[in-house]
Parts: sequence; structure tokens; C-alpha cells
Amino acid sequence: MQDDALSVRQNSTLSSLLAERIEVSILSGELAAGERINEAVLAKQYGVSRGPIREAARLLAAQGFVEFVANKGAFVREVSREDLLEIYDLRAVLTGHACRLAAKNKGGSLDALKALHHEMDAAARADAPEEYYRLNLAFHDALIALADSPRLAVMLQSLIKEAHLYRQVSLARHPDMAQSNVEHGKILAAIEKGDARAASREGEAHVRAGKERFEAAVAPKKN
Amino acid sequence: MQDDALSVRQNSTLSSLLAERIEVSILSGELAAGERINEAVLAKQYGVSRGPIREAARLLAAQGFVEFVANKGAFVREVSREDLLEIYDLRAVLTGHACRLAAKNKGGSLDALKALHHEMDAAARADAPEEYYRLNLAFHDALIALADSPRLAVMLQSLIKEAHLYRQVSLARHPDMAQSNVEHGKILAAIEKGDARAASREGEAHVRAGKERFEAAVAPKKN
DNA sequence: CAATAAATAACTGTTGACAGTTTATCGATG
DNA sequence: CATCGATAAACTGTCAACAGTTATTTATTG
Repeated sequence: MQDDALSVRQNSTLSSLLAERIEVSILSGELAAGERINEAVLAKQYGVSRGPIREAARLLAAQGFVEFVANKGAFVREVSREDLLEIYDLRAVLTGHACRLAAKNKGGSLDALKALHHEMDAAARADAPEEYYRLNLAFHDALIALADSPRLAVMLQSLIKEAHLYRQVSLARHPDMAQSNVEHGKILAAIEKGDARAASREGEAHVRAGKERFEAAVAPKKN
Repeated sequence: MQDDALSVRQNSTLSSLLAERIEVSILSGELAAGERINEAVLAKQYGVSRGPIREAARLLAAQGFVEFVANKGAFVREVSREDLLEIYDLRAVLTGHACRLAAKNKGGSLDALKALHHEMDAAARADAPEEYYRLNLAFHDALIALADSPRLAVMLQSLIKEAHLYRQVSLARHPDMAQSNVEHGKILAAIEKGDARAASREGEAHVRAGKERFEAAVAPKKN
């Protein structure tokens, strides 16, 4: 353990910190899809022994980032177009459920969501997709928090993370911002009214629309 | 590694085998909820060193069976009544989705499901709740397989497994068998017709009904 | 020169030992 | 006798070395 930043571990464990680091390497493409996770190399790189690396790999496997093959090691998961479509479907259903719960949950405040919605409007007008993308993630996070269902949160976060493994990420990340944010508005309105059924419908529709936007971007209709 | 049965490992890895063993110990109550997983004890018990036990524990943590606390170890997860209700809700939504996919999936055969439905009918008539319970699990497994969505399968299996951690298991396992199987029949009919919307509705309703049967059993209405 | 088999290197799986932290025990003290 | 603090035991976290498996390279042969 010679890396300074790594040695600052508060309540977190070493292997979970390593898992986060490796996750970043995977998402940044530093560790390419299909590539094997070389325990010795990573151990040297992070100045630790192979044990914690192995545990971190198991953690990443649980989150769907890598896949274990007996006696061959851990390999960075490849997410195909079909995988991504499956993920969209599951996200749609679960996001719908999250919105239903959010509508029923009187306790939570909608202020954060409204603010994000507003900011996204500005980002859409300014044609700033990077910014819009960042805010969009935050919006969905806030929505999930409002649903107040820990298992649902884990599932949705896991799906969102896994979607990031799709190689041609850019294709999936430049939606019609204006339209997307109109949908956000519908979700917000339904939640505010406490209309669980409408919230569920709009939440699910929003993700399905995202899926269709992605499909259109990847395989544009020719006619 | 002195345990014979354990040494017979085919394509599976040692830690995953250990995870299965420990899982059985947890579900059987041998390892009680809240109890710490003592690595040294388990290592001795299974005749392996602590490394594989630790990896197995991480695997179980991923599946939601245990929880890690830094420097204290892995603890068997406690599933409260509220947790179980949350699990029911998620299962309802995901089962609905599974049924929708099953209805759309023309490829799969419904024979296995129909056979199980029939057998459950017999079990219900014979008032054999243990048998019914076993068949019910198989029915839901077959349904999940028909949906042909690997991530959905993992999520649902994980929820079903986690539900087994609920202490007063008996309360959750003795539904109104006849009524439950009528609902299975509705699901089957909708899938056979290829009516995705109805299949989804019936699948979701079936699990929600199970939730209500559980709630009634745990906190019976007094009037 | 291509194909195959033996030898070698690289890597994962597993182990036992050591370090650091938490929990339990026991004695001192008010 | 209860409480607090020091001491010891138990346990998790980490490491380096060994064993077994897979992949690669090199030699051999038709």
C-alpha cells in the first residue's frame, strides 16, 4: 500500500475502494470489454497484494461489470446491443414502479427534482448534451431516492451502471433533449398530483421512449 | 480440502460451491439471522482455508444473504416484515414483466407450465401445502425461463431467495392454494393467447394477491 | 513449410502466517 | 458492588509463497 490517496480509507474497506478504482478504469475504457483482469498487474499498480484485488473483482462481478471463468479469471463484461435493449426494458418497468412509489410517498420534497428539471431545460436550450446527460443522471437518482425502496434503488443503479458498458456509448447518450425533458415534466406533474397510476405510466413511457431514441440512432430507418 | 463431496467440483469454482453450502446453512436457520459468519470456524468445518470462505461470503453478499461490516465481518441478513413487503412489490412488477415477455415469446413451449399447473391443482385438492409450495417455485422458475431475459431472471431469483430469509417463513408459505392456482390459470391463458397486456396484469396481480394473503396471515383483520 | 507435440512461461486458485482491530475478560478503584 | 481501564483473546484484513491450470513458445516431424 504505497499509494497515498488509497491509504485514506475511512469506513470503507480496501477492496471496495479498489473496486471503485477498477470500475472507473473499465468505464473509461482503460480496461477494454472482453479483456482479462490481470490480478498481479493490478496488484502492483495499486501497491497491494492479490487478495484485495480478487475480492474487488468479486464485488465487480456482483455489480455485473466483470464475469468470472474458472481458472481463467475475471473478464470485463461486454454489453451488446441486445443486452442494452433488455436493460432498457427492465429500467422502464422499474422506473415506472419508482415513479408510482414516489407519487405515493407524501414525505419527500420535489424541490430538487424541479430544480434539475429547470436546469435541464436550460441545458437543452443551450444545446449542451454533456451537461444535459449529467443532470439527467442526477434527476433519475433523485427520483429513485424519492421512491424510498432500497432494493429498487440497487437494481436501478445497477442497470444504469451496466448500460455504461455499452461500447458506442455516444449513441445512447444524445437523445432529443427537449422531448426528453417534456417527459420529465409529465412525470413530475403526476408525482406532484399524487397520481400514482399516471406517474408509473409516464415513468415507464419515458424510458421506453429513450430506448426507441437509441434504436433510431443505432439503426436509422431507411425509407 | 478433505471433504469428499466438496472436492468433486466440475466447472464450478470452490468458492461458489462453498457459497451454496453456506446458503443452505442460512436458509435452514443453522446460521441464524444477525449472526456473524466466523471465517475460521467455517474454514475448519469445510476443510478449506479462509480465502475461499471469504470469497464465498462476498458472493453471498452480492446475493443479499449477508452484509459486510468493515473489520467486523459478514453478518447474516435480517429480513423484516417491511423488507418482505418491499420484495413482494418488486416481485409483482417484475413478474408482470416476465409474463408480458412470455406472452410475446412465441418460441417457448407451455407444456411444462401446464403440467405444473395441473399438479398444483392436485396438491391443492389433497391439501398438501409443502408439495404445493415446491411446485409453485417450479412454476415461477418455468415462467422466468419462458421470459428469456437473463437479467430479469437474476433479479427475480434473487428476490425469491431473499424472501426465504424472512424468519416466520411458515406465514408466507401457506397461501389459499386453490385461489392461488386459479391465478396461475389466468396467467397461463393470457400467455397462451399471446395477450401480453393481460399476461402482465395477471402476473402482477398474482404476486400482489400473494402479498395481501401474507399481510392477512401476519396481521389478521379484527372486526 | 505446416502441423503437431513437448517444454516453458504466465496466471489463477489456495494456503498458512502475520498485522491490525474489535470484543471479551479481569482486576483495580471509588 | 458497580464502573472504568488495562490486558488478553478472538477475529478480520492483508500478504507472500506454493500448487495447479491454462496459454504460449519452441522443437520436431512429415
